[in-house]
Amino acid sequence: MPERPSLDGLEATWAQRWEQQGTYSFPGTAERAAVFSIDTPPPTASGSLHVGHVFSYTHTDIVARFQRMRGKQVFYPMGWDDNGLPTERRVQNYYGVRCEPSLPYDADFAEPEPVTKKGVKPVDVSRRNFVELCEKLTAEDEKAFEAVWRRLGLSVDWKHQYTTIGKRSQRASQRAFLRLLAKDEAYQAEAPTLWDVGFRTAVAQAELEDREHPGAWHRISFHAPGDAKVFIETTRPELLPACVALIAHPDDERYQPLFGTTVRTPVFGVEVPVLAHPAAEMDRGAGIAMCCTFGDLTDVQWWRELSLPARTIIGRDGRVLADAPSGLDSPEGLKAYAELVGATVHTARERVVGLLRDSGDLDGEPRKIVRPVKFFEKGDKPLEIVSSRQWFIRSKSHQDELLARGAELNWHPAYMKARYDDWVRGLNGDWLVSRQRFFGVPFPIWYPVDDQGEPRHDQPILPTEADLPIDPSSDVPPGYTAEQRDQPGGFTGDPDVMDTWATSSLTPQIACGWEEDADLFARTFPMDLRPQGHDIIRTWLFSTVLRAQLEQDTLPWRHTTLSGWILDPDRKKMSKSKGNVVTPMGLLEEFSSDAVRYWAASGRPGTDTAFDQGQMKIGRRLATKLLNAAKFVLGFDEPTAAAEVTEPLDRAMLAALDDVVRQSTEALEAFEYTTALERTERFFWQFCDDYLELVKDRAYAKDGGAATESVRLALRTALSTMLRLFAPFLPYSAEETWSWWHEGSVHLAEWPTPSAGAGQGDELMALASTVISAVRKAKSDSKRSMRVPVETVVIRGRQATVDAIARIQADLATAGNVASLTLEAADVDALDIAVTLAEQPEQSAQR
RNA sequence: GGGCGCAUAGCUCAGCGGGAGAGCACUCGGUUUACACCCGAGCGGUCGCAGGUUCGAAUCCUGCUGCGCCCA
Repeated sequence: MPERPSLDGLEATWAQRWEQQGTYSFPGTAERAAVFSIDTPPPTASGSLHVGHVFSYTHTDIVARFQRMRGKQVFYPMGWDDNGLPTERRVQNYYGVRCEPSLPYDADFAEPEPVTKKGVKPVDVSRRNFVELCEKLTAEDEKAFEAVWRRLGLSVDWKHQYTTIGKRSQRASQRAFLRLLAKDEAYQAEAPTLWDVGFRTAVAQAELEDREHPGAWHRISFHAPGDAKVFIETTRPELLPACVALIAHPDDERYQPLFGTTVRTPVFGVEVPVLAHPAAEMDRGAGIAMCCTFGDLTDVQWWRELSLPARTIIGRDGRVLADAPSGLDSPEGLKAYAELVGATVHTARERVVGLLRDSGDLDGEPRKIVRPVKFFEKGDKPLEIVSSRQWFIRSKSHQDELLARGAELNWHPAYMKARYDDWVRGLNGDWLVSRQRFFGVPFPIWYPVDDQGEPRHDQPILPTEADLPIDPSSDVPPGYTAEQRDQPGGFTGDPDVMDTWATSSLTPQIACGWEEDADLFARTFPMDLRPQGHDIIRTWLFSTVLRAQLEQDTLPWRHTTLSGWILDPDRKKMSKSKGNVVTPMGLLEEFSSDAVRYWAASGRPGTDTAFDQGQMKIGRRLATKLLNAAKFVLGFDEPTAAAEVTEPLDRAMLAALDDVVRQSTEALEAFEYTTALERTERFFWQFCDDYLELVKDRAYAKDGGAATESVRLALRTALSTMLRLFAPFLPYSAEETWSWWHEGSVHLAEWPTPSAGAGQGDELMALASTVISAVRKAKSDSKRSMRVPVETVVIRGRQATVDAIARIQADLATAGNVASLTLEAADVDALDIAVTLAEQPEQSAQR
């Protein structure tokens, strides 16, 4: 036991010892029911750790430590999400490179120096070189993350790690995909797809967001037979050459005569039908819309439901295609189209408006508006809709099952379930899982190439599960040779990779060793807990439920906890761009891990929490206080084996602590760690301020006999209990103090249980506090030391109250330095305490 | 436009049908042998607004306002 206990240095000492002693290693011997398994969110390796991570991961660790002490074998793995776009972007920016899939692999490629200045032209590298850079950089990032987690004191079993791009994840993703394919739960289709022209990839419904975007209504005339004009209004005049129909609501009186007729598009001179469809909004624009290939999802709906032709003009690069679409074949039309070829959407719009103006078909000037437009959440240009071949996983047809699973899951807090339900009910199609990117899990598929050199997508060649993972761009399918790649009569690999979520939706399966470690899987799956942010309910939580439903026909976990966000002091969501320079490691060093964890523990599930260094200071104070209180308690001689807790105040204190144990346990079982900490903390502080002061003299007594034995035993009993109650929250200071008088780790000690038959302790403890407070107030009011002698204390109260106080009279008198403490029974409502201090104010002079 | 959450002392928050509370901050005081990273005391609030239910509402219901988020 150190002379002056300190928090400094505890992290280094204990983190190392926990690792050496395997304190948190998962034994893997218990049956499923005696295991608590956690589906830890794999942090995005390419991002930086911020205080929000520290916050939410601490919450999970508190639960993990509690469950471990309750006797569960805790399966607490850690994953790293290094798969996908964020890593690609980081690698591009960090090294100043760009992936060019057409380049051959360069085996001698040297790792580029990190880019320090902006505006340097990126260097093209082959796909394989690019992937190698991704792997290298993420490995470094992951090491830095792990160092922070270890210092924070996460009780992760570091033997169980995975990465979402690693071999195990690739195998699981590909195996699960092949099985879905076999069950027809996965399919490919050539279909209109939301497309980000910046990233040049398809995006899924879950990755969309609406942004207010400026645009303008353009009123344009179409030409009906004779000289009649039909006016439509559109925000996307550049799609005029892609127009395939005009559409109005079937009930719209204004357009009844036109239904079934055709009109001619201005400038481009294409005959298009006027049709009726209920999705047309009568009160929007002119009430009649031009349907194009494709301006928005309504256009897609019309195209599909009305069997319209497709006139594609926008390519995957977001520019107007070189070839005019079928149906646009008049000389004037082709001439106009030629002026648009190669133009971006933005430029094409200006040119079409110019053409319309010249032809007199633009009615009035465009009217500027701002309206919601769909964006890829990571993109900066409005999404286009292009037709392409993509892979989908069926989800729309499983809506009812998914809602039932949502109802089966325990949500913390419960109201977060509404977001899941909203999302599942609002699904508008199947899950698009293919991405036209590079750093991801490839689809394990090849296609035969026919004699014309065209891939036969309808005859995919599949690997066997035993061969997984495979990369169809380098591996050769059975029965072919490498020379036949991309040759007529040969084969070609599917060029796409899976969306990141298609892999991370399998984290329970990956972590639990699905199809790779049957023993582990049986002991850990389905898991107990999925902690995650509420912002990714529609992505991660939803997709994980879907995958477990389709593969295992079960929920992937029993509970989910949704953590809130960290708000900066201005109540805004905290972000790097706000220039906040606090790094998690810096905080841990400044305040200590326990202190930062204390702050984190103040954030309840689902509740946004302010970043508050004040709370960290309080946490630091609490942890320091714990060290000092323990040193004090352990400074007294050990009670003899025969010692019993006999004194009323000691018994009351332990009884009150029993209540705290009860409440804390109940709260932690319900994932309400904040309540648990608050109860324990409140008790601990009262224990220090009142109980310790009341019993000090009795504990110090040289030949105090049974009364001294009683308090010494009570002190140690209480300390033992409190250390264990604090252990999940303040693992370092709890472990340090535990080590002063115990073998083994407090984190493997048994969670306290209330002692049987204990009476009500709160009442007597409260009475003791009331009396001692009155004495202190008298001293404070007369600005005297707490040490000053008190001549008399006269307490008047109801008989039962007075009787209770009588039982602790001696402790009260000693602690207050009271010469005469008398009790009077009286018929009064409130306790009346009269305190008379000794005369001589300058008592201290005698020392 | 639909939905969810929040609104309590200067700040951060607890309380969620019968006393308006904690910590921080602030003020005053204290060399008490665990702790000055300490101890004691005090100041401080029409519990967002308006109705309703109830013997009784910060707490339940309705509406409104403001903030945040989710979905269209």
